[in-house]
Amino acid sequence: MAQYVSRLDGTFQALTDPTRRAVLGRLGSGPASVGELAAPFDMALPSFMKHIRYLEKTGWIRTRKTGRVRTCTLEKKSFGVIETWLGEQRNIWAGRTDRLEHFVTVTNDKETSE
Amino acid sequence: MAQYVSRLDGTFQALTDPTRRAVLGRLGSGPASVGELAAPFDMALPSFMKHIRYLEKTGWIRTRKTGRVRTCTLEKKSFGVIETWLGEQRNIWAGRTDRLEHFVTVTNDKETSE
DNA sequence: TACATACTGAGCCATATGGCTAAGTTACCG
DNA sequence: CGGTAACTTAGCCATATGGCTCAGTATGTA
Repeated sequence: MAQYVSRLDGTFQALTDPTRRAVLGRLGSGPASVGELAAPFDMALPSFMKHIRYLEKTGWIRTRKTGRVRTCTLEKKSFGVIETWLGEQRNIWAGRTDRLEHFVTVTNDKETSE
Repeated sequence: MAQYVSRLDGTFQALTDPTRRAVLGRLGSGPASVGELAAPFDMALPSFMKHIRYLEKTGWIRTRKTGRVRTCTLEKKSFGVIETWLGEQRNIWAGRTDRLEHFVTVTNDKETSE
């Protein structure tokens, strides 16, 4: 399966989980450590860390370890990836089907903004 | 696990699959039958139908069977769900944690569905 | 040095996802 | 009535996801 996975797959997949969406929400008001982010959740640390790693892997956050504390920062440009996709859909509705082939051929990766 | 699943979970989950995104793209230019939608994909019908059912379950499309043909229609309002979420995130960045109040700009595009 | 803090790694488990085939069912056509 | 077309149902299968525990490792603190 999955020989090639579009950027969009992971970008959306990251948003399917309420824990991860909540983390993004929290990070919207500024960077935080893993411990701070995990505090509100009734979840074991290793489980929570999987979400952090997933958000990092899919480009939604950046993390950096200083001492024993890992600090997470929101990558706002990921929101742009979604907005681009939304815009393309609306273009189709508007009759500008110039990009339709990309959707049909499954590989829509050109939204890799920046 | 998952005793209560947010609407957003499914809304985003539907978009994680390239086949489903392609179907939404195609439906953006008008309703189509399952057969028409399935044609571009090298996939068995039952597999494809799962995607259709999933899109229906998560509110992205509506379907109706007439004779032996099932016709699918895009539910454009689902895009609004995502835009609302995006708007909420941006509000957080801006320091306004009052949710939902700031309904996003693009609402004037979604006339055709309900 | 001893101990606590903050992750991290390994591995287990149940369920979900996304594909398949084989065998229906239900129209429509001649 | 017989056959074909357009789904549909019912399984099976491999991998992914999202949780857990238990046992590290690396830092900061007294």
